[in-house]
Amino acid sequence: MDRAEKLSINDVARLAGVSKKTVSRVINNEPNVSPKMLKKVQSVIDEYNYTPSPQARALSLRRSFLLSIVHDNPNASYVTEAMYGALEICRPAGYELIMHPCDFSKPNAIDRIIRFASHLKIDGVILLPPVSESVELTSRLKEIGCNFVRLLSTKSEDEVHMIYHNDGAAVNRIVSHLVELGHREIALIRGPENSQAANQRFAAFRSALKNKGLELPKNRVALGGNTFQSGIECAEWLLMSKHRPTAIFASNDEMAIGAIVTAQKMGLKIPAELTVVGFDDSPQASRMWPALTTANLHVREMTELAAQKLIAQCSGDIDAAAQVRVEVEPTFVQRQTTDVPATSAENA
Amino acid sequence: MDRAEKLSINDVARLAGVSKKTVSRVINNEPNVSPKMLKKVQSVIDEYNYTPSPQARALSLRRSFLLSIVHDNPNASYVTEAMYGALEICRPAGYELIMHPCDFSKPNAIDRIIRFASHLKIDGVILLPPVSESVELTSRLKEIGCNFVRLLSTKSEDEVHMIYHNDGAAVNRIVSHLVELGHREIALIRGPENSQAANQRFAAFRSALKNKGLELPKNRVALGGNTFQSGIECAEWLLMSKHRPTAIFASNDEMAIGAIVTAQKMGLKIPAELTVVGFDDSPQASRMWPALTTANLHVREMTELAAQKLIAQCSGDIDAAAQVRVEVEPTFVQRQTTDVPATSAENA
DNA sequence: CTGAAAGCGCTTACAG
DNA sequence: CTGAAAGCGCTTACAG
Repeated sequence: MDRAEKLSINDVARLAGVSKKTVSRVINNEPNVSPKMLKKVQSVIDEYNYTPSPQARALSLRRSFLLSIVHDNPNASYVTEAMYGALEICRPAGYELIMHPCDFSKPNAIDRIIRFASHLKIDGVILLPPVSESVELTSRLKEIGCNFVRLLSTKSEDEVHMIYHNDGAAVNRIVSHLVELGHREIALIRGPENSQAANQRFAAFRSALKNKGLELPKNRVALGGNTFQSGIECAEWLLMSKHRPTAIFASNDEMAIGAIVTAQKMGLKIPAELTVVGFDDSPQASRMWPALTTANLHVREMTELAAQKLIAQCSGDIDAAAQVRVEVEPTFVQRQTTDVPATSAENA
Repeated sequence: MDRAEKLSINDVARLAGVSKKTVSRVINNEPNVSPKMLKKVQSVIDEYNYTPSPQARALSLRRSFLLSIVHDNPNASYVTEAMYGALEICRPAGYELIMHPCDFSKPNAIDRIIRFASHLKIDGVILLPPVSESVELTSRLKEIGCNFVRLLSTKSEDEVHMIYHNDGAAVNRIVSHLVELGHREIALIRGPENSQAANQRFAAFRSALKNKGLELPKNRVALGGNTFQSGIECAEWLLMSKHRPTAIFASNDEMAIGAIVTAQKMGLKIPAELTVVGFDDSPQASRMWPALTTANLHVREMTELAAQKLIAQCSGDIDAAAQVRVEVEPTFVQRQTTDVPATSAENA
């Protein structure tokens, strides 16, 4: 199976008694090979378990068969799910995957990504949010001829280069659930203002409330940074207010969990005295008690689709790339942090 | 900065008016280049931002400058920490990193890893537990001439090829802490029997108790699978017993958190009515309430050391590889899940 | 100290 | 349908 010395195309050609060009044709499933030749070559390939050298192919084809996920995301499970999703598609297709984390807040971040991609002749990159939201990055990638697919939270026209999660439906579902339970005093912990995804969720949440005839006054919106700590601080602010909300929707699980911890420290029972909903369905959401009601983004499925789209691009099949499904709808996951509002004296 | 067409060594040679061999010498910092030549070449390199093609170097050197982390680990934060640690060292040294997750329980798992490494001519791999515990894998890697470093939970003689976390000291620290608080009825949720790391922690825990003059009877040891769910089940079993423990040490955070959730469901207050300690310091440990007392493994630091060791091997410098520090000691992290034992009626 | 030749393992472009 | 030649961008081994 694994000989000490790997064969080259020349060895295979010699052993099969044909030219190396014929071996090349067989490797690449090219037409115009006689059945006889094909059989001779194939049997040598099988016997010695020959696989062509990726480095040599890369050099002559001027491409690497390397794909990359470029991201600046502190969420470990998001990153690993994306990795597993992409790998699922890459490996059978003969591509390898290089994870490329970066600090996107640095001024030369884009230069570094471009240098990475052009130096390694990366065939294509999958961009995870928030990196995916940069128009400058995508235009630079076009300049150097590097294929890409963006994971976004909002639909763009460019179906060749993006997959998006349509948060709207999930946010509606969450709001309906809260309103059906009887909540009217609903607060939001939103994500940072420079994040498109956070802005989308904010907008979707506000309009969903409006459709139910509910307001979202300013003192019911706390600005968080998508972190646990910011969830704590936002919840402190929201729950200190005289007329405190009966339910809090946080734009991601991290902040929702921060809010829960704050409430527990204040002695509030969840969900009896405060309802909390998150967004992401991170591993922790199901590994706490009460378990967090949230929405699952299907990150793995999204990156599988992204990898399919990207590989279609790399094969030069733009039509196929455009036809890979573009939209993934997050799913509402009801657990134990939501209940009917308490009719407590404080709220009277 | 990023021209449409990248220069080749021939272009640089032409522009500098020297032979390509001279350019090659400059790129590789070889001696015996006159200052005059060096300056001419270097200025062209700088002006055009030339970087040599990794694919071409790979082909002629018969190596790839690719390193890999091979793992079968469900813990997302462990995997990403390992990745960030390795990347920190790889990038400045001119190596790229390929994450290679696998299902190590599959019968052909080792074959697949070997095929991956030899096909891509991977220069070296970092093996994460439990993959790192396979002697068959390391001997196969030697056969194909692939460098490796193992992350282990126990010291082996082979300082060139391993980094280990010495759990013993941290386990002692945990036991001392529990005993000082006054606990005598201490239970263990141990990890799976086929894991060396789990067996090590079990042995260290038992001997630490013994040193304190305490027993660890069979009904105080529950066999878990390192998962949240198994933590729940083990805790149910331990806490159902008539004479229930006042403290539980779980062999990892996942199981400790399962135990906490179980206790909370049973209405036990933590830490007032039950003390729980984990091991790992996963992100969740500090993002729950009460926050989990545990031990930090310093995964990132370990993989940084592993990458240093591996790169030294790849450079052929075995002495340097042997000299990279081998041991990392986990740190005790005291948080809020430990307290003096309750003097409750049930335990009378 | 410098460079011309040959080669790494593939491919493309062309001839037959 | 098949193959000989030249080339991808580097390196090693050797000559001067």
